Amino acid sequence: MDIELSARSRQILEAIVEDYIATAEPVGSSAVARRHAMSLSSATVRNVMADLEEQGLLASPHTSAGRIPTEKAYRLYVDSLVAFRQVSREEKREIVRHCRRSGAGLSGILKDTSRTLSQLSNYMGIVVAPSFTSDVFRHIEFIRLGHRKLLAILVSSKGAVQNRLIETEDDPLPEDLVKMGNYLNELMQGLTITQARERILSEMVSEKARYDQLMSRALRISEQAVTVESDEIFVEGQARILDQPEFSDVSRMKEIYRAFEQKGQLVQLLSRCMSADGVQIYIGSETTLSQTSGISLITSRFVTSSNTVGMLGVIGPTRMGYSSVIPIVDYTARMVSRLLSEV
Amino acid sequence: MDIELSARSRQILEAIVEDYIATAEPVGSSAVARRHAMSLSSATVRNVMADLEEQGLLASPHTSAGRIPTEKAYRLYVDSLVAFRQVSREEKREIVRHCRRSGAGLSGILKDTSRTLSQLSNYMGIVVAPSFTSDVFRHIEFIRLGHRKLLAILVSSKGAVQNRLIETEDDPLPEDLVKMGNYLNELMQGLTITQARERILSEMVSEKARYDQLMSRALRISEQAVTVESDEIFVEGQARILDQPEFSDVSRMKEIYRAFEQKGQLVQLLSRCMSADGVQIYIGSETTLSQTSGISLITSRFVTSSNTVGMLGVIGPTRMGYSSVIPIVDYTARMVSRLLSEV
DNA sequence: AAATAGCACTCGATACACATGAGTGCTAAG
DNA sequence: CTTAGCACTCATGTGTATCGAGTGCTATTT
Repeated sequence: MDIELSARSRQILEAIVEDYIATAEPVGSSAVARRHAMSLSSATVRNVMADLEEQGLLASPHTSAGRIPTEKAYRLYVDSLVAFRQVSREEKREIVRHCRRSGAGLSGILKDTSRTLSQLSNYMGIVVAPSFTSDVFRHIEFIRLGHRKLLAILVSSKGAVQNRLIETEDDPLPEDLVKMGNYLNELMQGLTITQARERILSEMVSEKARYDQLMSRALRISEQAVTVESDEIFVEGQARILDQPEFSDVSRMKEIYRAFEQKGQLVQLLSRCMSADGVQIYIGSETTLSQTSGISLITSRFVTSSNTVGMLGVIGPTRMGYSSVIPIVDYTARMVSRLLSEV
Repeated sequence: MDIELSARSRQILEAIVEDYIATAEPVGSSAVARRHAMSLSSATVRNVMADLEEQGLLASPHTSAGRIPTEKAYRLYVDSLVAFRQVSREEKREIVRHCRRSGAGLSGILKDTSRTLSQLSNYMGIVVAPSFTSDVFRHIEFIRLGHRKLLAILVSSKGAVQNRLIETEDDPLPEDLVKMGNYLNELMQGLTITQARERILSEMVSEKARYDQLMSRALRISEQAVTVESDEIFVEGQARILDQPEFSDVSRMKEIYRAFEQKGQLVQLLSRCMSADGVQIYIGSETTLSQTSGISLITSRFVTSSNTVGMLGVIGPTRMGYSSVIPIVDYTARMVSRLLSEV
């Protein structure tokens, strides 16, 4: 691409981006010259701006308005920003404070985290729980609920719990339930949920299972139990984005809320972020959430003691306070990782 | 109150309410005369409307606009509507279809229900899970997670599961955990969670507990476990209310989303509805959700096999299609009750 | 006495003209 | 290469005129 920009152009672009982030209004040449007083006349700035527009970094809503940054400009801005990340003292304290306070299990911690993110950033906070399937199996237990109905409870070593209603062909005896539980606990000890599932499947076709009634039944039942549902997602602060002036347009907002309505989309979007380490930034159409939405996403992974991976981040308008949000997300991810690895 | 209305006035009021519900625009005298062609001139209707306004049933946004119903008018309208409730064939089929499909435990059913409500009504669907505390205790189980950290799993006879992280003073031996579990299961068999809690508290001060180390420890730990958190709430279709023209005003919407942000308010509001049987209707300020919001709420209780009570309903604008939503809520509540009593 | 027709009046909504000013692009001079 | 100057553009705001839906009141009809 055409990344060759003079230092001056770069500086001016940065000034425009920051101005626009701060005010949400098109910035004009004179504003740049004045505010960012680098001893240049507005005319000069104008020339530079024309160049930048040429290169697709700026756009003008109409002839006699200032310019606004394009996604490309944000991208450039963010990339050049990566160098200096830091979180303010108070923010650190705030994050730590929130982390310390929350004690209600894994779900509780993550829910609190999404709230913290929202509060600190003033945008929407989002947390995706570490995929249960890569958790290490800890315990399985069956409880009889009624005629041919069992409740299977599956606990991971991190304390995540999944429960599942299972219909059986017949009613197992209570002592058989215990035996089955013992057998399965033995079988899956030390494996991840995914591995456990594979183990069960392979065991089902083994010689032994053919002849042991109880065992084969246990396997059949547990196979349902370890088939885990979709990930948990915590979203907090949806109302905050209403404060952003660019969403004062009603139709725009509708679009966004619609997009979030089915969390499925979010999951898809976020699973992409899982793969890479460090803070990831998706700007505007890069999110594939909605073409016209003008939404950006800043995420980071966090890890747990058992090396499973979750995702947390902030969703806001393209015109987002990147310089403050990026370090917040970064720091929060680290804190959550540390907190979870203690458990 | 001044409920003395001639049959004609009542008819006209009804026409106005229905017109307004359909169009969301102030209705004028001639519109009523024409549409609801009861062989009256617009002038006559005007006189009646003036009377109705006198009585606080109508209001005019400004001099030369039509009239819109006040909350009082809606109230009257709804009360007189109670007589004829019925659900259309397709809706019934739809509701039943949704109920049948959802199989993923209690939470799953309720979540699906809230979605169904939203889809059928085109407003916001909401379901409050039956309070766990009045459920019958079924099983308690402890799992060691790490140093001085236990996970307590509490299962009700209906299959609702609560899990709680507990910090202990020391690390109990595995076999002690089992013993403690057995003891507590015995102790709380057949009680509701609330009763179980009381039992534990009373047992803690008993003579025996003083001398049995293990037992007293079990009681102390379980006391934390049975202290249950707030109810589960399922809200679906938040974006739908954006379609309502009265919320095209941005500031209005903000207010509403803010109000919903902390579900606490909702809980409070909804717990009121638990007490009475049948469909409950709260119009506008009767909801106490927000003075200016113009929000109405239609709810009904549902019951489970163990006689615990949950709540489901629809939230929409005051200008809501009461005549169709009321039967939907009613029927859905019945269906869910039936579905849950099967379990 | 109740219902209706007629009519003046109100007031939001719509449209148009005009002024304003921020901001631009271009050109020519420093 | 920078800058001053200037004509031009165009969104925004304001004032004014018009329109029409809808009302309230009064006189008339049934």
